[in-house]
Amino acid sequence: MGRQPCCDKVGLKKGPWTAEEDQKLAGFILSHGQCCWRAVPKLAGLLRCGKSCRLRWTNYLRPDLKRGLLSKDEEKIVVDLHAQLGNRWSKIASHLPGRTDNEIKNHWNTHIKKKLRKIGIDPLTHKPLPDASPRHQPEQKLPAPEEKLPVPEEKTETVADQRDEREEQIVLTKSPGFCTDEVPMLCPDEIVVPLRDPPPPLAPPASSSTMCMAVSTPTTSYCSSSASTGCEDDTLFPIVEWPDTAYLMGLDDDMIAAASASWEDCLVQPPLQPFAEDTFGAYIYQSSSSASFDQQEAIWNKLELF
DNA sequence: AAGTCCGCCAACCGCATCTAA
DNA sequence: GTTAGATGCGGTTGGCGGACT
Repeated sequence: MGRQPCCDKVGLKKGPWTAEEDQKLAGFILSHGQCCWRAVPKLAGLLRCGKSCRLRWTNYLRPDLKRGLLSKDEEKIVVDLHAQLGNRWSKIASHLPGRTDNEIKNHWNTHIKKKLRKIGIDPLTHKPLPDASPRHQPEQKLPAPEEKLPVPEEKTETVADQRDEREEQIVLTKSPGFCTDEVPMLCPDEIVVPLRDPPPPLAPPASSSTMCMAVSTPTTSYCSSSASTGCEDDTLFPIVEWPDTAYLMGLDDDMIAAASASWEDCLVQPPLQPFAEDTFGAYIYQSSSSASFDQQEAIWNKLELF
């Protein structure tokens, strides 16, 4: 009926890859390209299943992978996209060339979640934590909201249920991007060069026309190669789209209008110029835009301590 | 110096979706 | 239309190394 089994599971090797296996796999993929993964281990002379080979290539051997920790700009993009997409790591990774979903997922779980909690932001809902007390929270081993505690229905709906409806809009307003496994093989010298003078952002969707704050991050490299990614143009996506996030935060129109006004009037200004100095600057600002002035000030004070 | 704890990350597992037969 | 394997994705885990006692 269906296809033939992808591989004989008996006798297949598991666990860490050896340098020899890496060499075989990389050599095969580089000379033959990515074909059907079930055939790769056999053709490359590996005692691994195709799934394992795909993962190894995708997460470690791909020549266009970046190494090292995520930059501040990349962290900021991850946080912003996570607020809109939730745990859709592959979607998030598609906006960060050279980064894998696994890498971003690990970085989120080990670094970003802690940072957000430290400054009193719930990493699940991207809203201020109830009784957020950044001076005490890092020491308390509180269960992660998304891990131990039952998530209130309202919160779940905010991020998870609305994301499907809004995802199309997000895609339209962000870089066309690509998924990690859709990445065509590139030589290192073909990797995108960071843009320094970004063009104006795309127009926001009709539903979020109240205000659009597009913040460019000149030090971040973006998907800009239409030849290799299928992008139609070289447009940078706006990192912070205030209205979209406001909707996701569950704000109604009046609140959004009020917050829009406070955006301009607020004395606690986001660090628009030196964004690279603090990844969470814009994020904190947008997250606190529905809060009172005192709350906003408190959050910025926390940020300074952070 | 030895033992323990803890954080990080590569890799596995299992589910969902896609697609060939 | 149905079935079952392939593929993609997100959650989880185990091992390693550094920090701490």
